[in-house]
Amino acid sequence: MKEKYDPQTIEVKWQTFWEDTDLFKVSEDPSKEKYYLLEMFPYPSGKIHMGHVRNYTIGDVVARYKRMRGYNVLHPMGWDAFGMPAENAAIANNTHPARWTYENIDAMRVQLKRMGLSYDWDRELATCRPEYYRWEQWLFIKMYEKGMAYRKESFVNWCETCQTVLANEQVEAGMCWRCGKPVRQKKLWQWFFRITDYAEDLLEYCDRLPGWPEKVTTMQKNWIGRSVGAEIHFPVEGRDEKITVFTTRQDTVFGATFMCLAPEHPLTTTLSRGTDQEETVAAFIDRMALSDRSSRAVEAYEKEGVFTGAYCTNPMNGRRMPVYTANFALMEYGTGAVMSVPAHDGRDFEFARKYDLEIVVVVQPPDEEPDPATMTEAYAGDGTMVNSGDFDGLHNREAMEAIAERMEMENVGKKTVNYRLRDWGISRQRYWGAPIPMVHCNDCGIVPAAESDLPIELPENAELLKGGKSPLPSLETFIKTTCPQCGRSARRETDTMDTFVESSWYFDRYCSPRCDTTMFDKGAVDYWMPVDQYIGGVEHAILHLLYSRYFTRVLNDLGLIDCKEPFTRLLTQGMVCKETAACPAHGFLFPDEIETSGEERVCRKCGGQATVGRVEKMSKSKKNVIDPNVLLDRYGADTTRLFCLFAAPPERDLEWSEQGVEGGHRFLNRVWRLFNLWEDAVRDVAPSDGEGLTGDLQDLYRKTHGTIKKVTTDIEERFHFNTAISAVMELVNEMNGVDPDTASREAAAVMKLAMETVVKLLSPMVPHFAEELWRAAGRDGSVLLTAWPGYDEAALKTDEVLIVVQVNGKLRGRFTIDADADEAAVRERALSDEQVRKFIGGKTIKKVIVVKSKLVNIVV
RNA sequence: GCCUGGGUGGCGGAACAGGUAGACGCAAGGGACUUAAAAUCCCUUAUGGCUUAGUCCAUGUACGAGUUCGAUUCUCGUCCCAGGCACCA
Repeated sequence: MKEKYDPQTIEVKWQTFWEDTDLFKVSEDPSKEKYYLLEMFPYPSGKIHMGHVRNYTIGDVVARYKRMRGYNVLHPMGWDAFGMPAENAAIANNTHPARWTYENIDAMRVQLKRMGLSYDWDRELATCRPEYYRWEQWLFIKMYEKGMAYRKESFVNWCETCQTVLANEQVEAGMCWRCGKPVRQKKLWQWFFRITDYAEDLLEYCDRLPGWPEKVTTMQKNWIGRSVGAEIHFPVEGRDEKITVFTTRQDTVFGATFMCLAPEHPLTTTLSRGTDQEETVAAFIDRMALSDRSSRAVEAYEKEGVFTGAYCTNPMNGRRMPVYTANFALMEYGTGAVMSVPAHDGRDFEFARKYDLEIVVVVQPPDEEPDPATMTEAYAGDGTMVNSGDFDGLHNREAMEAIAERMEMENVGKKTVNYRLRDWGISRQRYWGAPIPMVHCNDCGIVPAAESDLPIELPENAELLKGGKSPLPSLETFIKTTCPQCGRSARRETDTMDTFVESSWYFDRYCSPRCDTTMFDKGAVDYWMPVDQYIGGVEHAILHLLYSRYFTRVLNDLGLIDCKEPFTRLLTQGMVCKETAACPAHGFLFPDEIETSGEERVCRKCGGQATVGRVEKMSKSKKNVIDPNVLLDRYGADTTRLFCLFAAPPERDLEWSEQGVEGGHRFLNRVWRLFNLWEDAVRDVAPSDGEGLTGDLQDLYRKTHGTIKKVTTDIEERFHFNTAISAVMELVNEMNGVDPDTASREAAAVMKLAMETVVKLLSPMVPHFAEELWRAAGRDGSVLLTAWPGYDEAALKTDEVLIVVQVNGKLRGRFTIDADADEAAVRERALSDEQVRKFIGGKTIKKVIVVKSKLVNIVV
């Protein structure tokens, strides 16, 4: 082997070797147990960032490890290639989204290959290719036929800047998740997927995903937001109409004194028409539509509303209730109408006080009698029913049932379950997405495109418009078509699909990515699915993961796949963070814009003092980024990988440290030198089997087996690569204590075993390095094709064990003793310890606790 | 406000199932090698104390209680940090 560790040469060498020998190519093999390992595929932005590096390194370690354990490992990679950034970049740079995207993919593929990741590149896919989205369109039609996809006119989040609708999930605190501008409400015809049909099932299975972090399933549960209550119908006075509300507190129905409708509620306008409130209400509705969600979501937002001029009747006690429209009533939740019970709901109370509305107490707290005239806040707790007719005297929890039953009997309401989850709006008024395969015909209405016409290709000749508005509606060659039903001329749908649709089934497609006769080959998908281990960032805890679970159910219902949950185990890795730095004149600074001298940081641009800010997620805007390319050039892929694994356990945030990288690099160099030193001595020696070893060599032999055990369980059970690596470091430190110049043949045999062990244990983490050292240890072929080492439990046993002695729980002494010494002997020895006797003094011994092979605690 | 995590040396982090707190690495200090530097190797490094500088003593895992022979680990309360949801009827 070369004297000096030179990552650049060996990394290229082994990457070429792997590629030339098709080492990572896999196919279905019923004789082997499969393992499907998947990392979330990237958006092809043009460059990989440290988040990708970390994500894919973690995945690669698991993939390589499982392969050495004998599994048939599927480990694919592809591109989440549709989406707005491509359009924005295309407009800015006067290019085409397709060109921009494919160029980025090519650049990023090179980068990923430099990382030495064990992908089966033959399965690579890009979601923007017609061969891919063709099947998505096919599925859309199937869903449409089954009523799982439908069109409705609804209020949507509209971003003026991006000229498009946004899913609720893409609105963050009232702002567009992409551009950060306020989102307003607009009424449009939209395509939806009926995910709410699966709300209960998705929720229920949250508790049947033991391989998922609880944090994620909890977030999904909250997002689905199941609540149990009742639907109650309130007849409108003087009209043949009913206002239906959803409430979780039907026990308080006798205390409902007024009604609140969402401004968008259809009855808000209808009821006010012809009353003297008509204009006031219309003005209020207008104002609410204009006010963006951000101000409506602000904390302590002032509750306001106006009287609609209409009244409704409380079906339980006949009370005449004024109907208001109020800003806090949300059209998207429940029925868009709230029965207001000011005595027992904080919001209703606030509203009632403001507009001087009646307050009636119907649930009495255990030890006070609230007076509606003087009470200062609503009472939301439990108590005894009052002012509630026949139900007076009951506990309110009992009344909940009883009232629901009575309402059902009298046909004025019923028990029901409501979900916060709403149907998934997938329409996007954007160009760079998969076209929705529907046709608008003047005679037949809206009909699906003929299957033989698929894919409905996104026209590549479209001219992008400034501002991001879709060119499709004005592109005659695209919209002009014939109706698949009547054959007359018709128009194509111009909405494209949300990119989350593509990412909801790409993992299925990887099983048979080139299949051109069906969405996926049944045999392949049944062999590989579900994904055994999925790895990605927490930022997708709700959206992507919930949609993927939903899609899997749809595909299951359509008989296309057998599994119901797509991801058996999920690992959400933490973010990659770094300290920020800024200078008063230039704001945030990139790491290479800072000169470091001792504790001082100086801005290179102006020479001014730079201040170091808090550690935050790496982001371009904060400029606290490290370009993976620089690391690959300077240290190579193995060091980069090693640091990502060593600095923190995967689920935790990783703080970037230049010195930490150096440390990793130093470790690899140390191992390299060690192998160099021993290369000749171990060449013709067989690895030791431990027979007849004593002293230091026996210790090293034992340490070797102990390290195998430690690394295996750390990877297998917890993916704690940081502790796995530190265990190998300990072994290497111990190996460094053996002097090759005076070493016996026996010592060489023990060293040979240790060396081979180190190489194997490190091979999933630093694969190029390991391949090279495998040769240095006198072996042929690829270390990746060897079996993961086993350990001998018997070899871990020691003749003597260390016993610590405590007096009253405090450490006072220690001694080593024969491992199989009996309890009496251990106790004897502990009590005779000089230091221990000092602390016992003249006191009487109350109790002695002996923990085998560990400790003695003497209580006085 | 509600729901999840999480608070351990100068720093990243260890401690598997209640049993030696601080593995491993970084940084720092000291030394060796060198004409010198880099690289490398060795030693020290939680805090405080000392009539016995030790196989010493006290304190110490955010804070306060509790369970236990023994708590970083279990229970309750408080504070702080991060993430998610947020007028959800």
